[in-house]
Amino acid sequence: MTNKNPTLSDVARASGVHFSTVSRVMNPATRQMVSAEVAARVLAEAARLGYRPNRAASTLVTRKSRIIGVVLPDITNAVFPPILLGIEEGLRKHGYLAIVANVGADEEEQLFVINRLLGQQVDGLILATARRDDPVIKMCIDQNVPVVTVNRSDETGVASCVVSDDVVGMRLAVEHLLALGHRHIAHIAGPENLSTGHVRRLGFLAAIQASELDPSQAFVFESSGYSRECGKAALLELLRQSPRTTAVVTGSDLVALGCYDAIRELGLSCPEDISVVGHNDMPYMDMIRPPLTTIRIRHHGIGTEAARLILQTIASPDSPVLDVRLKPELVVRESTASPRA
DNA sequence: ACGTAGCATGCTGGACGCTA
DNA sequence: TAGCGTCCAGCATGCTACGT
Repeated sequence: MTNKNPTLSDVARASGVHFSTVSRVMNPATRQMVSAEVAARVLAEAARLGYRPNRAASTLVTRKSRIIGVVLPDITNAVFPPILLGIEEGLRKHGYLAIVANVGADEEEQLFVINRLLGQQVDGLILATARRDDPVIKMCIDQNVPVVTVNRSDETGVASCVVSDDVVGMRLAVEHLLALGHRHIAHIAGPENLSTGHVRRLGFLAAIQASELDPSQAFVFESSGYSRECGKAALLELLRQSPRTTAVVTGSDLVALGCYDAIRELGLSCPEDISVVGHNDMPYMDMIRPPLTTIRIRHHGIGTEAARLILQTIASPDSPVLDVRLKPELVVRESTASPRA
């Protein structure tokens, strides 16, 4: 066979030692079992031959690949890159690598991708695709696959999750609008089958109830998704049903961008006619016109925390299921202002 | 034409033996 | 006793050889 990658045995032959010795040298944890002189010789030969340990082979034996599968629902959504950065940073510190797969909301597709990842012997999964009662997560738990959900949670409590504290986030948004003098505030909620959609809706209603506002003045409209198109359609319909609305709190920045589209189409302006609050603080939300007031989620921190949790779950499979909620913050820019007198 | 057994792959990790 | 070699089981899977 030509162009065959050098193996442990090739390095052993070139170094004049047994392949077990090479194996010990290549593993930093066992290198001290070999004299410094031999270790240096083996490392030099390995480098000369361009030897790379065959991870597929070592995974066969150790049943550990040191690879974590990360499943995203929409890689084009700018929320996910910073989360991914945090995950990769957290994993790499411990010698782990992430394989990223993008799947839609389709359950069959998710199952296909997850089974492929498990077939690759990933040591665990970080899922950003979770629904509130997610059969895919249940399947993983039933098969003893370490799982952590990120950004969204499965509410059955079978898997640890790392999310932003959406109740706090919505309270910050509503209090900001109340302080500006808004009395007709609406919420464009995300899909109810996602924890972000559900919890942000509850957070919005709780914040309204905690205020002196008459709850009947608050209006909730469910958007069919977290896209710009959905946001535009939602605000157009919302204003048709609730024309007195002067401020809208959205479930995501993309939905807020769709609101900008709707406002423009109606010949209105933001924030003079309608104030808009986003959610997530995706990159470049300060660059758009008007710069978006939003709830900043600690994406990178969510990622590093998810990495920490999955490694902890792998190391101690019986460790308790954790629900980690990171505190968001309000970022006031120019898409919110006092309502017209 | 089948079914079955054995082997090869590349590596780890442990038990044990040998040598200086 | 340190430093190494030897041997073996085990892992998933495809391939080959053999027997029925």
